[in-house]
Amino acid sequence: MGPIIGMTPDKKAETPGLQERAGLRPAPCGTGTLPEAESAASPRATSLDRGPGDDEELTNLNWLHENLLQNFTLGSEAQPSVSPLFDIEGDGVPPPSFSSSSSSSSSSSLAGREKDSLKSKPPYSFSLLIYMAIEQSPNKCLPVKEIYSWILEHFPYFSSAPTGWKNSVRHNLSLNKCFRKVERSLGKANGKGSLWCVDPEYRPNLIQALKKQHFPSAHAFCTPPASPPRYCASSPPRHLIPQDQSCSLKESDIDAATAMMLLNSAPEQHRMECLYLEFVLSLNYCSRIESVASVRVIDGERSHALCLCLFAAGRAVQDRPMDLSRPEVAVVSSDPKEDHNYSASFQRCVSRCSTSSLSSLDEGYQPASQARRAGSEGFHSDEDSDLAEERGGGGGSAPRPRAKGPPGKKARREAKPEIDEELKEAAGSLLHLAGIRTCLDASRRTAKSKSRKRDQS
DNA sequence: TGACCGTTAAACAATC
DNA sequence: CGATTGTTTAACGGTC
Repeated sequence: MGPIIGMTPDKKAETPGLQERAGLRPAPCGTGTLPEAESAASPRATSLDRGPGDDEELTNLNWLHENLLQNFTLGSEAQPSVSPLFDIEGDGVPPPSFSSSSSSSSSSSLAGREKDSLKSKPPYSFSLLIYMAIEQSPNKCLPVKEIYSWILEHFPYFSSAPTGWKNSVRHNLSLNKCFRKVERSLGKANGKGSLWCVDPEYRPNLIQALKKQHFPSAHAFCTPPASPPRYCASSPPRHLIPQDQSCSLKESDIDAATAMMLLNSAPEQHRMECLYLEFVLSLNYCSRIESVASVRVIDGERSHALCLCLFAAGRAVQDRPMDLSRPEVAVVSSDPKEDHNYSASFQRCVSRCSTSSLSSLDEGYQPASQARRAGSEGFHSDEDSDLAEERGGGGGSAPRPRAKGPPGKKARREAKPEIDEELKEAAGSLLHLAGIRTCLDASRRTAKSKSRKRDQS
């Protein structure tokens, strides 16, 4: 059996066929490694127990920086060394790296969590794993072999898992309508098999699935809940975290898929906070936000997230309360209660942009019942699916080649200017509703907070 | 209870 | 020829 690119040496016989033919049936896949811990111990509860002095623990995104972001070199050709999952797979206790300025002291715990992650099955379905692998690839297209490699690299669980998972991957690729087979270019003689891409039509569904997998209450951000969710039931908004505590992603681009991964890999108590970012990322998918350059959680108990969005050059949102063209602009979410307003306003924006690609958000953030329906239809192949709008940029006739990978940024930039304006407005409204503070403001408040703390201590 | 989904296993053909 | 890839079918458990 030939070696598999990127595989660790401890890899046993990869091919089920080899074992099977040799009469070596793999041991039944134990289910004891399933990530029940994800829901077992609620880190959120832990965070709620924190005192005010632990704010920085809640707001510090060292976990993100150290655990996750290091795993993804900017761009798409990441060569992560560890799994992005340890927090999800872990014991549910926020890692010590949450401690203020403890970034250097977390290596041992990181190692422990990484060890845990090696044993835990990823909480993603195979389709999502494949999706993430493909989205991480530079060309948004991968051969099966490299999908294996990606999964192995990011989810070491599979390196020691029974070998059937590859079969499952292939099975998924073949069966799942979300994935499309693309013939390798004729010039590329070597390499067996085809390349696999994500069908852009189904991308929102995959995103939805990704979200549903870890954001079971994500719909709360689309439809006003009857009562505030428990994670936002207490504690007033707090302060902005110091600028220097943000994860250092400035001037770096995280593609949306990576960021989605990061969001879904976040510790429990940070997931809901990150939903704001998720909205922004959704915009990124279908509109003009070119990158998310920084992500910070402001308050672990409430839905306070802080992210920094970079619009494409020359696409700064204007006539907005904030200058989004400035990369240092910080976006601070508001009280979770405003989620309702936010959602409603955002939906209004979306509805106004009915002809734009932003309409994909309608699907992405539809009520859970609809979402489930969409999901139960196996990522329906509705020809009128929202992303189909991307093809013509709102009625345009320019044909978009299918099964050749998702439309790139270039294609997105060719959208109609009026749609851009609406998208900008929608994004602006979103960010405004989330509560905008300029970096200057943030720094000022941060400095105040810092000096206050110093005085107290 | 049934539909649906995800997973796993298996078999087989095609391809490298 | 063996390994890999791709397809198909079936069974099972969990969820809704």
